[in-house]
Amino acid sequence: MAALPGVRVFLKTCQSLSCQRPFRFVPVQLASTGPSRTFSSESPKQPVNPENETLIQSLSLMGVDLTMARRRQPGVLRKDCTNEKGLARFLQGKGASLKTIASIVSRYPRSITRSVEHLEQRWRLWRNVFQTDAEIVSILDRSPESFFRSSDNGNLEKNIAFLTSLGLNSKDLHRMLTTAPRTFSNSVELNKQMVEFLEDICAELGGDDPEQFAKTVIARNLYILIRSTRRVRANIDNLRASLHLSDSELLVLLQGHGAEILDLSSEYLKKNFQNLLQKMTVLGCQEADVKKLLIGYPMILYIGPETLNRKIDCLLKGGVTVTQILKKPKVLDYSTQNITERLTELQRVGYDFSKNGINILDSSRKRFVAKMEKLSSEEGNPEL
DNA sequence: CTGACCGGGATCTGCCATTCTG
DNA sequence: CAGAATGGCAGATCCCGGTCAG
Repeated sequence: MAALPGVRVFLKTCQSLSCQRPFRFVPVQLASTGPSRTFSSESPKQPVNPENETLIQSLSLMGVDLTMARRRQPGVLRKDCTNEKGLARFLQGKGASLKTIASIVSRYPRSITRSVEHLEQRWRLWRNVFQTDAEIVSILDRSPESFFRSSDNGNLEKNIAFLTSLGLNSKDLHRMLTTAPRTFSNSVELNKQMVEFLEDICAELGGDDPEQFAKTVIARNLYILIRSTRRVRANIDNLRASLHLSDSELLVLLQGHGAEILDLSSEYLKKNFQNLLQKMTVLGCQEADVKKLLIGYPMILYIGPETLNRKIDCLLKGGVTVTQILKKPKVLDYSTQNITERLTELQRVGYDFSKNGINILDSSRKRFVAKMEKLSSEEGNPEL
Protein backbone atom coordinates (compact mmCIF):
# COMPACT_ATOMS: atom_id res chain seq x y z
CA MET A 1 0.00 0.00 0.00
CA ALA A 2 2.62 2.48 1.06
CA ALA A 3 3.92 3.21 -2.38
CA LEU A 4 7.45 4.45 -2.24
CA PRO A 5 7.51 7.71 -0.42
CA GLY A 6 11.04 8.09 -1.66
CA VAL A 7 10.05 8.32 -5.28
CA ARG A 8 7.44 10.86 -4.54
CA VAL A 9 9.75 13.09 -2.59
CA PHE A 10 12.21 12.95 -5.42
CA LEU A 11 9.62 13.96 -7.96
CA LYS A 12 8.37 16.77 -5.80
CA THR A 13 11.77 18.30 -5.42
CA CYS A 14 12.56 18.36 -9.09
CA GLN A 15 9.40 20.08 -10.13
CA SER A 16 10.23 23.43 -11.53
CA LEU A 17 6.92 25.09 -11.51
CA SER A 18 6.29 28.59 -12.47
CA CYS A 19 5.08 30.52 -9.49
CA GLN A 20 2.56 33.19 -9.94
CA ARG A 21 1.58 34.94 -6.81
CA PRO A 22 -1.38 37.20 -6.62
CA PHE A 23 0.83 39.44 -4.52
CA ARG A 24 -1.68 42.04 -3.78
CA PHE A 25 -4.64 39.89 -3.10
CA VAL A 26 -3.39 38.06 -0.10
CA PRO A 27 -3.30 40.99 2.29
CA VAL A 28 -7.01 40.85 2.88
CA GLN A 29 -6.31 37.95 5.17
CA LEU A 30 -3.13 39.33 6.60
CA ALA A 31 -4.67 42.65 7.35
CA SER A 32 -7.21 41.15 9.59
CA THR A 33 -5.02 41.39 12.62
CA GLY A 34 -7.72 42.33 15.01
CA PRO A 35 -8.91 39.07 16.45
CA SER A 36 -12.46 40.22 17.05
CA ARG A 37 -12.77 41.34 13.47
CA THR A 38 -11.65 38.15 11.89
CA PHE A 39 -13.89 36.24 14.14
CA SER A 40 -17.11 38.00 13.30
CA SER A 41 -16.74 39.04 9.68
CA GLU A 42 -15.51 35.70 8.35
CA SER A 43 -18.33 33.62 9.66
CA PRO A 44 -19.70 32.60 6.27
CA LYS A 45 -16.47 30.82 5.42
CA GLN A 46 -16.81 31.54 1.73
CA PRO A 47 -13.25 32.40 0.74
CA VAL A 48 -11.24 30.31 3.12
CA ASN A 49 -8.56 30.51 0.59
CA PRO A 50 -9.06 32.68 -2.47
CA GLU A 51 -8.41 31.57 -5.98
CA ASN A 52 -5.21 32.63 -7.62
CA GLU A 53 -6.37 35.45 -9.87
CA THR A 54 -3.33 35.36 -12.08
CA LEU A 55 -3.83 31.69 -12.62
CA ILE A 56 -7.50 32.15 -13.37
CA GLN A 57 -6.66 34.70 -16.02
CA SER A 58 -4.01 32.54 -17.50
CA LEU A 59 -6.38 29.61 -17.73
CA SER A 60 -9.08 31.78 -19.12
CA LEU A 61 -6.72 32.89 -21.85
CA MET A 62 -6.04 29.28 -22.68
CA GLY A 63 -9.72 28.71 -23.18
CA VAL A 64 -10.18 26.56 -20.12
CA ASP A 65 -13.72 26.09 -18.94
CA LEU A 66 -13.35 27.55 -15.48
CA THR A 67 -16.77 26.52 -14.29
CA MET A 68 -15.95 22.94 -15.07
CA ALA A 69 -12.47 23.14 -13.60
CA ARG A 70 -13.82 24.74 -10.44
CA ARG A 71 -16.42 22.05 -10.06
CA ARG A 72 -13.87 19.29 -10.49
CA GLN A 73 -10.81 20.32 -8.55
CA PRO A 74 -11.35 23.67 -6.87
CA GLY A 75 -8.18 23.35 -4.84
CA VAL A 76 -5.99 23.56 -7.91
CA LEU A 77 -7.29 27.00 -8.73
CA ARG A 78 -6.07 28.29 -5.38
CA LYS A 79 -2.52 27.16 -5.79
CA ASP A 80 0.32 29.62 -6.03
CA CYS A 81 2.56 27.40 -8.07
CA THR A 82 1.26 25.84 -11.23
CA ASN A 83 2.62 24.94 -14.60
CA GLU A 84 -0.16 25.54 -17.10
CA LYS A 85 2.14 27.25 -19.55
CA GLY A 86 4.68 24.48 -19.42
CA LEU A 87 1.95 21.90 -19.82
CA ALA A 88 0.48 23.72 -22.79
CA ARG A 89 3.84 24.03 -24.50
CA PHE A 90 4.59 20.42 -23.79
CA LEU A 91 1.33 19.15 -25.20
CA GLN A 92 1.55 21.42 -28.19
CA GLY A 93 4.93 19.99 -28.87
CA LYS A 94 3.30 16.58 -28.95
CA GLY A 95 0.81 17.75 -31.51
CA ALA A 96 -2.18 18.59 -29.35
CA SER A 97 -4.36 21.43 -30.51
CA LEU A 98 -5.09 24.37 -28.26
CA LYS A 99 -8.65 23.24 -28.03
CA THR A 100 -7.62 19.81 -26.89
CA ILE A 101 -5.30 21.29 -24.29
CA ALA A 102 -8.03 23.53 -22.95
CA SER A 103 -10.38 20.60 -22.77
CA ILE A 104 -7.81 18.50 -20.96
CA VAL A 105 -7.20 21.14 -18.33
CA SER A 106 -10.90 21.81 -17.94
CA ARG A 107 -11.59 18.18 -17.29
CA TYR A 108 -8.56 17.45 -15.18
CA PRO A 109 -7.22 20.66 -13.69
CA ARG A 110 -4.57 18.91 -11.64
CA SER A 111 -2.74 18.36 -14.92
CA ILE A 112 -1.32 21.85 -14.53
CA THR A 113 0.54 20.88 -11.39
CA ARG A 114 2.88 18.53 -13.20
CA SER A 115 6.34 19.72 -14.07
CA VAL A 116 7.72 19.46 -17.57
CA GLU A 117 10.36 16.97 -16.39
CA HIS A 118 7.65 14.82 -14.95
CA LEU A 119 5.57 15.07 -18.11
CA GLU A 120 8.50 14.17 -20.27
CA GLN A 121 9.29 11.14 -18.20
CA ARG A 122 5.70 9.97 -18.17
CA TRP A 123 5.37 10.50 -21.87
CA ARG A 124 8.46 8.40 -22.47
CA LEU A 125 6.94 5.62 -20.45
CA TRP A 126 3.73 5.72 -22.42
CA ARG A 127 5.76 5.68 -25.58
CA ASN A 128 7.06 2.31 -24.51
CA VAL A 129 3.63 1.10 -25.39
CA PHE A 130 2.57 3.47 -28.15
CA GLN A 131 4.37 4.06 -31.40
CA THR A 132 3.32 7.63 -31.95
CA ASP A 133 2.63 10.78 -29.98
CA ALA A 134 -0.64 11.17 -31.82
CA GLU A 135 -2.00 8.02 -30.26
CA ILE A 136 -1.23 9.30 -26.81
CA VAL A 137 -2.73 12.69 -27.55
CA SER A 138 -5.95 11.09 -28.66
CA ILE A 139 -6.16 9.18 -25.42
CA LEU A 140 -5.47 12.26 -23.34
CA ASP A 141 -8.19 13.96 -25.26
CA ARG A 142 -10.50 11.14 -24.42
CA SER A 143 -9.49 10.59 -20.87
CA PRO A 144 -7.16 13.14 -19.34
CA GLU A 145 -7.60 11.62 -15.95
CA SER A 146 -5.95 8.39 -16.99
CA PHE A 147 -2.75 10.13 -17.77
CA PHE A 148 -2.67 12.75 -15.08
CA ARG A 149 -4.32 11.30 -12.03
CA SER A 150 -1.19 9.76 -10.65
CA SER A 151 2.09 11.55 -10.33
CA ASP A 152 3.98 8.39 -9.62
CA ASN A 153 6.08 7.57 -12.63
CA GLY A 154 7.90 4.86 -10.76
CA ASN A 155 4.62 3.11 -10.25
CA LEU A 156 3.80 3.42 -13.93
CA GLU A 157 7.11 1.90 -14.83
CA LYS A 158 6.52 -0.95 -12.45
CA ASN A 159 3.09 -1.51 -13.90
CA ILE A 160 4.45 -1.88 -17.37
CA ALA A 161 7.04 -4.31 -16.12
CA PHE A 162 4.47 -6.22 -14.13
CA LEU A 163 1.97 -6.50 -16.94
CA THR A 164 4.69 -7.61 -19.28
CA SER A 165 5.81 -10.20 -16.78
CA LEU A 166 2.35 -11.72 -16.91
CA GLY A 167 3.07 -12.71 -20.46
CA LEU A 168 0.97 -10.02 -22.05
CA ASN A 169 2.59 -9.15 -25.33
CA SER A 170 3.05 -5.68 -26.70
CA LYS A 171 -0.13 -5.91 -28.67
CA ASP A 172 -2.09 -6.73 -25.53
CA LEU A 173 -0.44 -3.88 -23.69
CA HIS A 174 -1.21 -1.52 -26.49
CA ARG A 175 -4.83 -2.51 -26.51
CA MET A 176 -5.00 -2.29 -22.78
CA LEU A 177 -3.53 1.16 -22.55
CA THR A 178 -5.78 2.26 -25.37
CA THR A 179 -9.01 0.88 -24.08
CA ALA A 180 -8.47 0.88 -20.35
CA PRO A 181 -5.78 3.46 -19.70
CA ARG A 182 -6.70 3.64 -16.06
CA THR A 183 -5.03 0.28 -15.56
CA PHE A 184 -1.68 1.99 -15.75
CA SER A 185 -2.54 4.49 -13.08
CA ASN A 186 -3.58 1.84 -10.65
CA SER A 187 -1.04 1.10 -8.02
CA VAL A 188 0.93 -2.00 -8.97
CA GLU A 189 -0.29 -3.46 -5.72
CA LEU A 190 -3.87 -3.15 -6.86
CA ASN A 191 -3.13 -4.78 -10.17
CA LYS A 192 -1.23 -7.52 -8.42
CA GLN A 193 -4.16 -8.10 -6.12
CA MET A 194 -6.43 -8.72 -9.06
CA VAL A 195 -3.96 -11.04 -10.73
CA GLU A 196 -3.48 -12.98 -7.52
CA PHE A 197 -7.19 -13.09 -7.06
CA LEU A 198 -7.60 -14.64 -10.49
CA GLU A 199 -4.85 -17.11 -9.82
CA ASP A 200 -6.53 -18.09 -6.58
CA ILE A 201 -9.79 -18.62 -8.39
CA CYS A 202 -8.04 -20.91 -10.82
CA ALA A 203 -6.43 -22.91 -8.05
CA GLU A 204 -9.70 -23.10 -6.16
CA LEU A 205 -11.37 -24.53 -9.20
CA GLY A 206 -8.69 -27.13 -9.60
CA GLY A 207 -6.91 -25.55 -12.53
CA ASP A 208 -3.31 -26.49 -12.94
CA ASP A 209 -1.87 -23.31 -14.42
CA PRO A 210 -3.07 -20.27 -12.47
CA GLU A 211 -0.68 -17.89 -14.18
CA GLN A 212 -1.82 -18.88 -17.61
CA PHE A 213 -5.40 -18.61 -16.43
CA ALA A 214 -4.97 -15.08 -15.13
CA LYS A 215 -3.26 -14.02 -18.30
CA THR A 216 -5.97 -15.52 -20.47
CA VAL A 217 -8.76 -13.86 -18.55
CA ILE A 218 -7.05 -10.49 -18.68
CA ALA A 219 -6.21 -10.74 -22.35
CA ARG A 220 -9.81 -11.62 -23.07
CA ASN A 221 -11.16 -8.85 -20.94
CA LEU A 222 -8.94 -5.84 -20.78
CA TYR A 223 -11.23 -4.08 -18.39
CA ILE A 224 -10.72 -6.57 -15.61
CA LEU A 225 -7.88 -4.68 -14.02
CA ILE A 226 -9.87 -1.52 -13.58
CA ARG A 227 -12.59 -3.40 -11.73
CA SER A 228 -12.63 -4.35 -8.12
CA THR A 229 -11.94 -7.91 -7.06
CA ARG A 230 -15.17 -7.66 -5.16
CA ARG A 231 -17.11 -7.14 -8.36
CA VAL A 232 -15.33 -9.88 -10.27
CA ARG A 233 -15.79 -12.27 -7.41
CA ALA A 234 -19.48 -11.48 -7.18
CA ASN A 235 -19.88 -12.16 -10.88
CA ILE A 236 -18.03 -15.45 -10.70
CA ASP A 237 -20.04 -16.54 -7.69
CA ASN A 238 -23.26 -15.57 -9.39
CA LEU A 239 -22.42 -17.43 -12.55
CA ARG A 240 -21.54 -20.52 -10.63
CA ALA A 241 -24.64 -20.39 -8.47
CA SER A 242 -27.17 -19.52 -11.12
CA LEU A 243 -25.89 -22.01 -13.64
CA HIS A 244 -25.11 -24.71 -11.09
CA LEU A 245 -21.72 -25.17 -12.63
CA SER A 246 -19.15 -27.64 -11.49
CA ASP A 247 -15.65 -26.39 -10.80
CA SER A 248 -14.29 -27.58 -14.08
CA GLU A 249 -17.23 -26.23 -16.08
CA LEU A 250 -16.75 -22.86 -14.46
CA LEU A 251 -13.05 -22.93 -15.16
CA VAL A 252 -13.65 -23.57 -18.82
CA LEU A 253 -16.28 -20.88 -19.01
CA LEU A 254 -14.08 -18.26 -17.38
CA GLN A 255 -11.18 -18.99 -19.65
CA GLY A 256 -13.45 -18.82 -22.62
CA HIS A 257 -16.03 -16.21 -23.46
CA GLY A 258 -17.17 -16.02 -19.86
CA ALA A 259 -14.23 -13.75 -19.22
CA GLU A 260 -15.85 -11.10 -21.35
CA ILE A 261 -18.71 -10.52 -18.98
CA LEU A 262 -16.78 -10.53 -15.73
CA ASP A 263 -16.35 -6.79 -15.61
CA LEU A 264 -20.02 -6.01 -15.78
CA SER A 265 -21.68 -4.45 -12.81
CA SER A 266 -22.76 -7.45 -10.78
CA GLU A 267 -26.26 -6.16 -10.22
CA TYR A 268 -26.63 -5.65 -13.91
CA LEU A 269 -25.37 -9.13 -14.64
CA LYS A 270 -27.77 -10.60 -12.12
CA LYS A 271 -30.69 -8.65 -13.51
CA ASN A 272 -29.89 -9.73 -17.02
CA PHE A 273 -29.63 -13.32 -15.99
CA GLN A 274 -32.96 -13.25 -14.23
CA ASN A 275 -34.60 -11.61 -17.16
CA LEU A 276 -33.15 -14.11 -19.58
CA LEU A 277 -34.25 -17.03 -17.46
CA GLN A 278 -37.74 -15.68 -17.17
CA LYS A 279 -38.04 -14.83 -20.82
CA MET A 280 -36.84 -18.21 -21.97
CA THR A 281 -39.04 -20.00 -19.48
CA VAL A 282 -42.07 -18.19 -20.77
CA LEU A 283 -41.07 -19.32 -24.24
CA GLY A 284 -41.08 -22.90 -23.07
CA CYS A 285 -37.42 -23.53 -22.46
CA GLN A 286 -36.08 -25.70 -19.70
CA GLU A 287 -33.43 -24.50 -17.33
CA ALA A 288 -31.01 -26.87 -18.98
CA ASP A 289 -31.59 -25.09 -22.28
CA VAL A 290 -30.78 -21.77 -20.71
CA LYS A 291 -27.67 -23.17 -19.12
CA LYS A 292 -26.49 -24.52 -22.42
CA LEU A 293 -27.27 -21.24 -24.07
CA LEU A 294 -25.24 -19.33 -21.55
CA ILE A 295 -22.27 -21.63 -21.63
CA GLY A 296 -22.19 -21.43 -25.38
CA TYR A 297 -22.80 -17.74 -25.55
CA PRO A 298 -22.18 -15.89 -22.29
CA MET A 299 -22.17 -12.57 -24.07
CA ILE A 300 -25.93 -12.74 -24.05
CA LEU A 301 -25.72 -11.44 -20.51
CA TYR A 302 -24.23 -8.26 -21.83
CA ILE A 303 -27.54 -7.38 -23.34
CA GLY A 304 -29.91 -5.45 -21.11
CA PRO A 305 -33.37 -6.86 -20.37
CA GLU A 306 -35.26 -4.49 -22.58
CA THR A 307 -33.00 -4.87 -25.58
CA LEU A 308 -32.82 -8.61 -25.26
CA ASN A 309 -36.57 -9.06 -25.02
CA ARG A 310 -37.10 -6.77 -27.93
CA LYS A 311 -34.65 -8.69 -30.07
CA ILE A 312 -36.10 -12.05 -29.20
CA ASP A 313 -39.65 -10.89 -29.86
CA CYS A 314 -38.54 -9.39 -33.09
CA LEU A 315 -36.98 -12.65 -34.24
CA LEU A 316 -40.00 -14.68 -33.22
CA LYS A 317 -42.31 -12.37 -35.04
CA GLY A 318 -40.14 -12.63 -38.10
CA GLY A 319 -40.61 -16.37 -38.22
CA VAL A 320 -37.58 -17.60 -36.31
CA THR A 321 -38.18 -20.24 -33.68
CA VAL A 322 -36.91 -20.38 -30.13
CA THR A 323 -35.03 -23.54 -30.93
CA GLN A 324 -33.21 -21.77 -33.70
CA ILE A 325 -32.26 -18.95 -31.40
CA LEU A 326 -30.98 -21.41 -28.83
CA LYS A 327 -28.90 -23.04 -31.49
CA LYS A 328 -27.58 -19.81 -32.98
CA PRO A 329 -27.67 -17.19 -30.24
CA LYS A 330 -25.12 -15.10 -32.08
CA VAL A 331 -27.90 -13.58 -34.09
CA LEU A 332 -28.70 -11.65 -30.93
CA ASP A 333 -25.39 -9.95 -31.41
CA TYR A 334 -26.84 -7.66 -34.00
CA SER A 335 -28.85 -4.56 -33.33
CA THR A 336 -32.59 -4.75 -33.24
CA GLN A 337 -32.62 -2.33 -36.12
CA ASN A 338 -30.35 -4.53 -38.18
CA ILE A 339 -32.33 -7.66 -37.34
CA THR A 340 -35.58 -5.99 -38.21
CA GLU A 341 -34.34 -4.76 -41.55
CA ARG A 342 -33.01 -8.14 -42.50
CA LEU A 343 -36.14 -9.95 -41.46
CA THR A 344 -38.22 -7.63 -43.58
CA GLU A 345 -36.03 -8.12 -46.59
CA LEU A 346 -35.94 -11.84 -46.15
CA GLN A 347 -39.68 -11.96 -45.85
CA ARG A 348 -39.99 -10.03 -49.06
CA VAL A 349 -38.13 -12.70 -50.99
CA GLY A 350 -39.86 -15.47 -49.11
CA TYR A 351 -36.81 -16.77 -47.32
CA ASP A 352 -37.62 -19.98 -45.49
CA PHE A 353 -35.90 -20.21 -42.12
CA SER A 354 -37.09 -23.71 -41.44
CA LYS A 355 -35.39 -24.83 -44.61
CA ASN A 356 -32.34 -22.60 -44.67
CA GLY A 357 -31.67 -21.91 -41.05
CA ILE A 358 -30.96 -18.50 -39.60
CA ASN A 359 -27.27 -18.24 -40.25
CA ILE A 360 -27.93 -15.56 -42.78
CA LEU A 361 -28.83 -13.25 -39.92
CA ASP A 362 -25.34 -13.67 -38.54
CA SER A 363 -23.24 -12.25 -41.31
CA SER A 364 -21.64 -8.99 -42.17
CA ARG A 365 -23.63 -6.40 -44.03
CA LYS A 366 -21.57 -6.94 -47.13
CA ARG A 367 -22.21 -10.63 -47.15
CA PHE A 368 -25.84 -10.19 -46.39
CA VAL A 369 -26.32 -7.77 -49.25
CA ALA A 370 -24.49 -10.05 -51.63
CA LYS A 371 -26.72 -12.90 -50.58
CA MET A 372 -29.83 -10.84 -51.02
CA GLU A 373 -28.79 -9.80 -54.49
CA LYS A 374 -28.34 -13.38 -55.43
CA LEU A 375 -31.69 -14.34 -54.03
CA SER A 376 -33.47 -11.54 -55.88
CA SER A 377 -31.86 -12.39 -59.16
CA GLU A 378 -32.81 -16.01 -58.74
CA GLU A 379 -36.31 -14.83 -58.16
CA GLY A 380 -36.11 -12.89 -61.39
CA ASN A 381 -34.93 -15.93 -63.35
CA PRO A 382 -36.70 -18.83 -61.75
CA GLU A 383 -35.01 -21.35 -63.99
CA LEU A 384 -31.81 -20.83 -62.08
C1' DC B 1 -17.40 -21.19 -54.29
C1' DT B 2 -20.38 -21.24 -50.26
C1' DG B 3 -21.74 -21.11 -45.74
C1' DA B 4 -20.83 -22.27 -40.90
C1' DC B 5 -17.81 -21.33 -37.33
C1' DC B 6 -15.21 -18.49 -34.85
C1' DG B 7 -12.49 -14.78 -33.15
C1' DG B 8 -11.44 -10.12 -33.14
C1' DG B 9 -12.02 -4.95 -33.21
C1' DA B 10 -14.33 -0.65 -31.83
C1' DT B 11 -15.28 0.90 -27.21
C1' DC B 12 -14.77 2.82 -21.66
C1' DT B 13 -15.33 7.90 -18.80
C1' DG B 14 -16.32 11.00 -15.28
C1' DC B 15 -17.67 11.29 -11.06
C1' DC B 16 -17.65 10.39 -5.91
C1' DA B 17 -15.60 8.33 -1.57
C1' DT B 18 -11.83 7.28 1.03
C1' DT B 19 -7.23 7.45 2.44
C1' DC B 20 -2.83 9.46 2.54
C1' DT B 21 0.40 13.31 3.22
C1' DG B 22 2.57 17.67 4.33
C1' DC C 1 -6.96 20.53 7.60
C1' DA C 2 -6.54 21.14 2.42
C1' DG C 3 -5.18 19.08 -1.28
C1' DA C 4 -3.24 14.90 -3.56
C1' DA C 5 -3.59 10.26 -4.59
C1' DT C 6 -6.09 6.29 -5.11
C1' DG C 7 -10.05 3.04 -5.34
C1' DG C 8 -14.52 2.09 -6.95
C1' DC C 9 -18.74 2.57 -9.30
C1' DA C 10 -22.63 2.97 -13.12
C1' DG C 11 -23.49 2.78 -17.90
C1' DA C 12 -24.69 -1.51 -21.13
C1' DT C 13 -23.28 -4.00 -28.11
C1' DC C 14 -22.58 -4.13 -32.79
C1' DC C 15 -20.26 -5.50 -36.60
C1' DC C 16 -16.65 -7.57 -39.79
C1' DG C 17 -14.28 -10.99 -42.14
C1' DG C 18 -10.64 -15.02 -42.07
C1' DT C 19 -10.72 -19.77 -42.47
C1' DC C 20 -11.87 -24.28 -43.55
C1' DA C 21 -14.81 -28.17 -44.64
C1' DG C 22 -17.75 -29.65 -48.03
